[in-house]
Amino acid sequence: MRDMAATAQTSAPAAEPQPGLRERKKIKTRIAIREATYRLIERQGYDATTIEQIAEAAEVSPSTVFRYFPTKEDIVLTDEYDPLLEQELRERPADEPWFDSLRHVLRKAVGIDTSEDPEVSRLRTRLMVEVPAVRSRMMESMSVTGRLLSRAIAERSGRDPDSLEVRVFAMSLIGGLMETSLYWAETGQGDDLADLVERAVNVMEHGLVPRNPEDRGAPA
Amino acid sequence: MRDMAATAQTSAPAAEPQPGLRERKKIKTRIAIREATYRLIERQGYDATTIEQIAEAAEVSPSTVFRYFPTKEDIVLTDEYDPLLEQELRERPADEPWFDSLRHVLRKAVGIDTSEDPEVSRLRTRLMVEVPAVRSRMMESMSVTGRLLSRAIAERSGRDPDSLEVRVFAMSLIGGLMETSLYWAETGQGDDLADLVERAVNVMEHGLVPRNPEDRGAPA
DNA sequence: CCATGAAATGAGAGTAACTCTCAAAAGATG
DNA sequence: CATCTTTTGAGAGTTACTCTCATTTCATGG
Repeated sequence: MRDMAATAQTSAPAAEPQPGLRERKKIKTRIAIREATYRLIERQGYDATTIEQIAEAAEVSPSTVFRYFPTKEDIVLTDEYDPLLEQELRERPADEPWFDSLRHVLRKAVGIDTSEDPEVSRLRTRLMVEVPAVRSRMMESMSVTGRLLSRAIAERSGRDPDSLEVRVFAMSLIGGLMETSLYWAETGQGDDLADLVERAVNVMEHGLVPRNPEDRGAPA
Repeated sequence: MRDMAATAQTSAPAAEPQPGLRERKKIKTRIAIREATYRLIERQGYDATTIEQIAEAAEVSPSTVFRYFPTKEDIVLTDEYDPLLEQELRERPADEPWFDSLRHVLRKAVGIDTSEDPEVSRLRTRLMVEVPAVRSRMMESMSVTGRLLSRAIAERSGRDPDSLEVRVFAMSLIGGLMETSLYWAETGQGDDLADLVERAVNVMEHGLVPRNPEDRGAPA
C-alpha cells in the first residue's frame, strides 16, 4: 500500500481546448476502470473482486489498472471534492462567521454528492463501513482535507496554519464529519445527510448542549 | 508491554493465580515477537522488515506470528490503553465538568505512555507519520476509542451513546487528539506531549479563541 | 505522408502479506 | 502413563502491488 498523489499530473501546461487524443483516451480508460469496478463490486462484493477481473472487464491489462490507481481502494474512492471545497470556502465573505461558512460549503458538497450519482455515492459509503481498507483510505484522504481546512482557517484568522491550535481545530471538525458519514451509512442511509451534517456542525460549534438548562455549559 | 489481555480469550474461567505453563508461554511469545519487530524495524526500517525475518528473530514460525497478530501493523501498535482509559474515566467524580475529566485522564495516559517505555513510544509515533499503513491502523483503533468516549459521555449526560450528537462530539475529540499526536511526531517529539494535549483540549473546549477580544466567539 | 521521438500499454517475473489445511509437538488431566 | 486439547510448524495458495522491457500508439516536424 504505497501512497502517492491521488490525481495524475501531466507535465504539459494545463488547459488545452482540444486535449488531444491521448488525454481523451486516458480519461476514458480511467472511467472504464471505475465503472467496471463498481459493477463488479455491486455484483460480487469488494473482496471477491480482483484486479484481474477489473482489468478484464475494463478491457485493459492489470498493469494499466495499477498505473491509473495506486491501490484497489483508490478505485472506489478518490472523487476529489477538495479543490471544489477550497474554492467554495474562499468565495465566502471573509467576515462571515466560520461555522456559517462551513455550513454553506458542506450543504453544497452534500448536495452535489447525493445528486450527481446517488447509487455510486451510496455504494461508496456502504463500502466505507463494510470494508476496513476502504474506511482507512477514506480517513487518510479526510486528513488531507483537514490540512485544507487548516489553511482556510489560518487565512481567515491570521494564524499559522501549521500551529497546533489550528490543526487540532481543523481535525476535530474532520473527525466529526467523518463520524457523520459513518452514522449515515450505518443507519442505512435513510436520513437526509444534509440534516445530519447540520446537526453535527451544531454540536461542533456549541458542544453538547445540556438537556437541563440549569446544567453548566459543559456536556456532562 | 503489559498488554496480554489483548484479543484472544480462553473459554476457561478468567483469573487464575497460576495461569499455567501454556498461558505463560503465550505471553512470552507475544512479547518476543513484539521486541524482535521493534529491534528489526529500528535497524532496517518498517518496509524492509518482513514477517519472515520477524519470525526468525523471535524464533517462531511465520504462521505463529500471524496467529498472534492479524497484521504487521498490529505488531507495532496495539497497546490497548482503552480499558485503562475507561476505568480512569469512570473513577472521576460524576459532577466534574467533562473537559476537566478528560484533561485528568489524558494527563495520566500521557504520563504512562512516555514514562513506561520511551523508546518504543517514540518509535511508534515516528512510524505513525512515516508509514501510511501504520497511521491508518492507528486511526482505526482511535475510532474504537471514540466509541468508548461515546459511552462515557452518554453515561454522564444521560444521552444515547449511539445518537449522532454524542458520536460526533466524541469523534471530534478523537480527531483533535489524533492530530496532536501527529503534530508531536512531526515536530520531532521535542515538545512536552502533555502540554500539547492541554492546548489541544483547550481548543476543543473553547474553540479557536480570537486574537482580538472584540471579535465574536467564532474562530474566524 | 513519412520519420523520429515520446508516451502509454502489455506481458511477465518477482515480492510479501496474508489464508487454509493438516500433521506433529507440547501442555493439561485423570 | 494414556488420552484429550491446544498450539505450533510446514507448505501450498491467493492476491495486491512493483519493476522491467519490448511493443504499440499518439504527437510532431519536415
